[in-house]
Amino acid sequence: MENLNEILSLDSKAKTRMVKKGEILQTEGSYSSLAFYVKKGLLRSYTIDEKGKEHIFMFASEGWLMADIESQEFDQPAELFIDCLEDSELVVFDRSCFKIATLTESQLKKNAHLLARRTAVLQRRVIMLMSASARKRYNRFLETYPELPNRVPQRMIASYLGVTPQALSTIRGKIARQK
Amino acid sequence: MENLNEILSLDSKAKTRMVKKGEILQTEGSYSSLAFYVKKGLLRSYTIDEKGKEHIFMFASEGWLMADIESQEFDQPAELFIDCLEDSELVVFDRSCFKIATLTESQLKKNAHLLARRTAVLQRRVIMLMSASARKRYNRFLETYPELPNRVPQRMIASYLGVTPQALSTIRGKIARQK
DNA sequence: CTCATTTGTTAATCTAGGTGAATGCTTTGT
DNA sequence: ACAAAGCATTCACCTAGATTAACAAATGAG
Repeated sequence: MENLNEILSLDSKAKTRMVKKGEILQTEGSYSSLAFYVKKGLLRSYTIDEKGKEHIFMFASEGWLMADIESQEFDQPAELFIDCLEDSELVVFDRSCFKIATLTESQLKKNAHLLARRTAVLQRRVIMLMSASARKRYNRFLETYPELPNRVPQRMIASYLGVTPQALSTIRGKIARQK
Repeated sequence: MENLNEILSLDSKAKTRMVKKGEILQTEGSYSSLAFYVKKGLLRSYTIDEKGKEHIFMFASEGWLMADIESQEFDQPAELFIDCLEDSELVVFDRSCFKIATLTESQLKKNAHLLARRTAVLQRRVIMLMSASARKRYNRFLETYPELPNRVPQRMIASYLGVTPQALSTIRGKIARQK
């Protein structure tokens, strides 16, 4: 991951903030969109569909940046909820830090890498969702984020994978029995 | 869409090239990764899974940029095939145009906007794939890209949506009958 | 023009994963 | 310490979409 100093240089006024597990940092529909660099702890972003079901869009652990790029780029109300899965230490940026027009060259370069990396992750995720079974997506998840299963409840991993908790439980049962 | 002059300023040596329908511009595993701005015509990018099935990742019509961001950002072999669905007029860039270290400030800003827009599209796509039925995804597709159904065979729309051509045909049948 | 390939449609199965409900286990709050 | 809430697992169903196959219509190459 990019190091903290690089991130901090995006905004000299950025502040460190401690947040408790369960705290909600952004609500769908709000305009007060911020960005959060995770020094310690764990965040998630998610939507809630018309049936009230949560769909986790991404996790952010140490060294990752959590932000609702879409609403920031287009100055729209937030599409995503963001909340806190562990007591965390965050660096909080104002959305204006990511308004491209206002950035310096060096900030733009850092920003470009952050965006390119995120785009790459999403590219893979779309391909997996279209072409792989739940089981394959779960195995890929374990390879890509080996620490997360110890820190995240299974129902949230299921939500990230796009299946129900019951389906994930069944998949895990089958994998365990095959050994 | 961004206009052509802005795009051209990314690379003064960029060349216009005419390509025929069916021509393959990039093959999975190749290192000769380019980027293509579509002046006229239509491109698609896609993967082929282990069963030989195609999964369309995106379309690019007039005014859009087609590129395999992931392999470019990480200097890896291409993950995607790119080919040509109509006789097209393209502006071809070398991948080095998008190597962040080499760009000027104004180029970086254009690049950042291109990436942010792409990220936003992918964010929506992931959420739709996780939370919406094939029928809802199809309706959303029609709203978002109203011209494409006239230019793209149905089986490719099905592939983009992540369903079989038969399933899409059934969905269309039901929608038509309900009127 | 003509034969062959690609495309779209419909219908009969099959299956991965969803839904709902019951059962223990672990957290959490007071 | 105890009650209450949240969590994972299992099972009996159900359904959206995959698969296979047959056929008609459109497209295309020689």
